[in-house]
Amino acid sequence: MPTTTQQRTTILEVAREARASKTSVSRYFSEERERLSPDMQTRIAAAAQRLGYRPNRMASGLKGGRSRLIGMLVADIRNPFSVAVMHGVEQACRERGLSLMVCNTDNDPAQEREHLALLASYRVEGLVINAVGSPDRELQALVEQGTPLVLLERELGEVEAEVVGLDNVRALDMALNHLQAQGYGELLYLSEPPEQASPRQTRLTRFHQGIAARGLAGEVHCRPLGDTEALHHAIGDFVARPSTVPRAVLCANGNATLAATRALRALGARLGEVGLLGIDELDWCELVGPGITTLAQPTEAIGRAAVECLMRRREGGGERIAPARRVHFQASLIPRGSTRR
Amino acid sequence: MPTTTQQRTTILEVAREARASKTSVSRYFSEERERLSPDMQTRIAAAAQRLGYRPNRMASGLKGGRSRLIGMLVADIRNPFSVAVMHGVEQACRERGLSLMVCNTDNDPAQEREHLALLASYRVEGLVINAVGSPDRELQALVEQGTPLVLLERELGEVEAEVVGLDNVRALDMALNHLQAQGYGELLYLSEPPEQASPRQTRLTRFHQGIAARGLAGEVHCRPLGDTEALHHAIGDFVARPSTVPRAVLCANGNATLAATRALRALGARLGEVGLLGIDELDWCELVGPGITTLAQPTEAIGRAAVECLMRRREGGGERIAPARRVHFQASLIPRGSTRR
DNA sequence: TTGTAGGCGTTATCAC
DNA sequence: GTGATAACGCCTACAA
Repeated sequence: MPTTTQQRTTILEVAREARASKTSVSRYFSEERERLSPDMQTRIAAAAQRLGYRPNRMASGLKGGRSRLIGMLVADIRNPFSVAVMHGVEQACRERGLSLMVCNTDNDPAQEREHLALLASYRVEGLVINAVGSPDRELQALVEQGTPLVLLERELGEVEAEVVGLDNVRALDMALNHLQAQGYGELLYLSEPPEQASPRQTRLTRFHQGIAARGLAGEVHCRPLGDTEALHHAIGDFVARPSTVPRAVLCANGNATLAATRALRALGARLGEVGLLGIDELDWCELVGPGITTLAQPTEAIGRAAVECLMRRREGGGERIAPARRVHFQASLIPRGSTRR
Repeated sequence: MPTTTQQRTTILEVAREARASKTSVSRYFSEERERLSPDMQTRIAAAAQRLGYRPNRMASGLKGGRSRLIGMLVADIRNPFSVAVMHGVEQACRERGLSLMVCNTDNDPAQEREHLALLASYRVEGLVINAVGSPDRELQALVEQGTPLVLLERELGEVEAEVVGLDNVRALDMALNHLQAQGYGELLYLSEPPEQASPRQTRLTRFHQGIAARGLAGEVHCRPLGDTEALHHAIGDFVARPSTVPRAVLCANGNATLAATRALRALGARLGEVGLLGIDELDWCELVGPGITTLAQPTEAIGRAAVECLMRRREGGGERIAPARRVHFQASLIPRGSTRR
């Protein structure tokens, strides 16, 4: 049995079939379709249909033509928040006829650099980046090459790029206001190590400012969540310590909420009695105990906004470099039993 | 200020800088590096380094050279199970120097067809498919074009492709054995509509066979999970009906488990008293009530296996078409309080 | 071991 | 409106 390696049809074959030139066929599949005579259009449409023609994106990406490709760098694909944002990015891309190429860095700066180079080698037309480290050099190279960039949440050094994300300052204020209103007076703030990651920094700083301004007592645990021993220890101490003031744990993101919930469960703490509030809404928050109070981020909107920034950049691009901007979204509080005493 | 649209360096510039030919540079970046003299290698390495050269994947994907691109079609990116498998696929790709392009179809057959054509237009070297509908025609076209295909879980009509997934028959047997051993005698099987989706079919069929063989009473609710009213009604009826035999709900996948947990909570049912067992392990299953018993799938392994199949196909490809095969993985039971009375 | 020449499928330029 | 023709950056016979 012979190999049926049926070659993919090319623009040339369509041209022949439609008694037209390559140019016309190319035009038909580009923005310039209108410039063709109705008759020509029908012929090409029919021929393409018959032959099942599809432009080869690799080829069009080569010659000045656009690759129609957007790249996205995700720090942790298993984080539901990242996926939700990605979903928004994806939809916005689809609506614009763009394809999305997603790379997961698994929180590894080395992989991040590698992926960045990779995406560049595919000549993506824009890049949405949820960074782990600080690949300033690589990003700067991309910017100079003319690739529009959008950073999710964390802003990076000198890089000329838009930043889209949550209004972390107000988010933290909302959280603290709610906890205070519910009568919690001693707080434990739980976060992964902030290092350079700017949103974690912002949230942490605001936590400190916020408790000071409100006269609340507070402490902080900023260790890798993987170190469950340290975590259980910290939470255990916090909960067991004698005090007359109700206590609550404030989690900086979804992962922290998961870790805290596990720890509290292991300790046999009753949610609400020990308060619990997490940033990021998750499927299961309503199902655990009396429900976990969360601060939901408008994930889809964030994703869409990222693509919008990209496109705006591309339009205006070339001539003058627009100033880097910031787009901030507001969180919304979902009160549940974990902050009801 | 002039636009700094610094052109990306090409193979030609590297060649000049290294006093070599394009061919040699090309060889350096391909499998044939060893054929170059040590001196030549050093010169090229240095030049490439200096100029920050990276081969343009678009260009190399054009001429017979490989695109180094693997495509993946995901039915629902927000399903943690899909993401976990994707993570395995991703790792396997990385280890082989392949890039992964992921497309989410949002459970829409139309988008599925669209994305398939898209991936084809990028000349992917292999495709991992988690199908929603039955895009037989599109897939057949890809196969004939020589693209290796791997289907996740569901097998599709006549298409010549490997299938990787869970051993659903044994998984259901494990579930039923466990439920019976724990003393549950009446079961409600909860699934999304099976239609053509073969794993759902398989699981449903085995459920019917299994309860018959074991002398258990059973019924089935196969409606879209979005219809919460119907769902609550069904579960409410099931739970409230007078009977002397303990009852349990068996969920066909993670989404069903989520929906069932919500419904049971709304009904005020106590987990364990009403049994609950779900296929697919999720972050939160250990946290709800006494914990939800699950059947975990080896997701990473499934993803990796998919890529392995792809590669095997590509190696042996061309000459003779290997027979389509099936790779089955075993689930593992994680017993928790939801099936303890 | 190294280089030359042609072609991959498309788009851009410039004629007609 | 339409169509030759030259790039685009790389790979691959074929030569040397």
